[in-house]
Amino acid sequence: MGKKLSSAFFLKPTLLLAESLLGKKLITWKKDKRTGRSTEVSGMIVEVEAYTQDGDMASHSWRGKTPRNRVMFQAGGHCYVYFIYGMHHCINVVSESEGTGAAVLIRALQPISGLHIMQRRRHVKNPLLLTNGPAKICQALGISKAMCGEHFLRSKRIQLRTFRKVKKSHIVRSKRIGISRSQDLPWRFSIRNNPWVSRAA
DNA sequence: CACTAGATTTTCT
DNA sequence: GAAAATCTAGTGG
Repeated sequence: MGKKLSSAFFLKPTLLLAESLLGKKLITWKKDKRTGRSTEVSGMIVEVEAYTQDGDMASHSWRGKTPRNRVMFQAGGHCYVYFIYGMHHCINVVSESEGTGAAVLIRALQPISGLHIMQRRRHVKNPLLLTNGPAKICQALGISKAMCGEHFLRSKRIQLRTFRKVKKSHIVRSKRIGISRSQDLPWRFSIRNNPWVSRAA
């Protein structure tokens, strides 16, 4: 199952939260309409990126609050989902205290449970290709904008729990992917040699 | 293996 | 009107 995290866990500085999220378990549930039974669909976080408000021109929040990014300004622990490139969703963990405007993008998971549900949703069999990218995660776990604004400790649809302890020496730091501004900040964190990472560090 | 084009629509300028 | 925190299939070596 994994233990519950504390709300204080999410309030730390964004770069620290990013590292701390490695090894945590992201969980959604799929309800079967016939039986009413709920199946857990989950994975361990193996790659993240930090986005802050101050001086980070790649962050959605860098020019202040807008209708889209308002959840980034809520208290740490909220779920920020955005839609991009006309077809993809990405999921973030909001960090720091209310009013700050920072978050951590979840970029890759190592699948734990509900693999066959992920395979059906993704139209892909190879487990290595199910959740090795931010939009793939949302497709595999059924994450949409409907979950934007939920809280990872209180939501019934999406949660974060403890899973594995990741040693500092197993964490790799590198530049963020897919951005055109503030490209040189080394704010991507991943688990060394993990086969589910979206791209080698 | 590396690289590129094309899909598609929200969001903010 | 342009850009966007991406993905996939396709090409060529």
